[in-house]
Amino acid sequence: VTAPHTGPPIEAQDVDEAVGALRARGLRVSAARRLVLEALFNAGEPVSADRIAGGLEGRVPRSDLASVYRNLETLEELGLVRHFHLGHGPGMYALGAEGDREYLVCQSCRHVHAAEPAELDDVRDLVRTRFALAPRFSHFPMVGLCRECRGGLGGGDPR
Amino acid sequence: VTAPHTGPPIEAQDVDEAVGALRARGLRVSAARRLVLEALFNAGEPVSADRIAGGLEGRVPRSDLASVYRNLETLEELGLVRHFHLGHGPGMYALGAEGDREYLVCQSCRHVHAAEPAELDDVRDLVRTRFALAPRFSHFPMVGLCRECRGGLGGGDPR
DNA sequence: ATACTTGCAAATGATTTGCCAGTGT
DNA sequence: ACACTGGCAAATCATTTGCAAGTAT
Repeated sequence: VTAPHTGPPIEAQDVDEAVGALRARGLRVSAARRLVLEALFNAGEPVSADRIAGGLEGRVPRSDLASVYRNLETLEELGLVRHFHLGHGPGMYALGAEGDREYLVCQSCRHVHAAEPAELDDVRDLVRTRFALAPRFSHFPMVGLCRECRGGLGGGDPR
Repeated sequence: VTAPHTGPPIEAQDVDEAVGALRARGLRVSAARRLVLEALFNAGEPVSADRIAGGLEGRVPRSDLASVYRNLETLEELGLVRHFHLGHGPGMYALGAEGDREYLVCQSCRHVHAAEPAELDDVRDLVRTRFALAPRFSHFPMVGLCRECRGGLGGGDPR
């Protein structure tokens, strides 16, 4: 376990750049490590550790699930990766630093909206003044019903 | 698995009243079932299935964990019990119907604030108009930092 | 050379399920 | 009586950990 990331966010544009950040931190660049990065760049959207280990349905070579988890943790400490929790189900991993984005999820259709933190500032203000709590939706997203799913009465997983 | 609860919420004041609701639904009143209710009334706050099965540190007799889960599910379908998820960690169960309360949790000190849904209506309105999502904090609470924990820089689990 | 990593197996924690014996009604 | 329940073991899912063997620097 490496020291947690502090300082300016790392905005890697490609695998090589991310690999550079690894080197700069004195971390080794192994095949397994590079694969996790390749998968995340390749996915372009949040994915589970399991899907990364599975090779994204053939788009990248498959790797060991335990190593994927270990490497995701390492990359997260480095500030290259963030993850959040989509209700029940596995954690979702994406490129970027913790707090880069906040998420809003529909409990019925599972659609995920990624928002800039600034977009939520007045929601945060409202909640903070009323409940003395400054909410963050980056690790545990806001859950609700989107317009479409609200439409009919039929909708969705009530959990 | 019984039919899901519809209609007016059941507001049981004690175990006997809750037991009555079971009978009214044609469900059997077993010792294990009564124990779960006894534990929930006794706890007075949200508790995990594990703690119920453990007998709340001796306050009620202990029972089988699998049965506790099954009975909590039954009682939830009946509308007597609700549960929500506190970040990582086990689900928390309490008396009342789903949606009765919404929760706000501090990610650092884990303090839980239970709010009346109406208190959150304008937060909901704000989010709904901006993001086309009507949020619900009854099953997946709002997570953030409370005033005390926000104070220092030291604070808490960044997950 | 050697400390950092991997891969595989086994452990963990929360929750669920199969199954058969037990029991409410 | 008989369908509904309980208890216990075993299964599942997501994630973590132990450890010997492999490898990046």
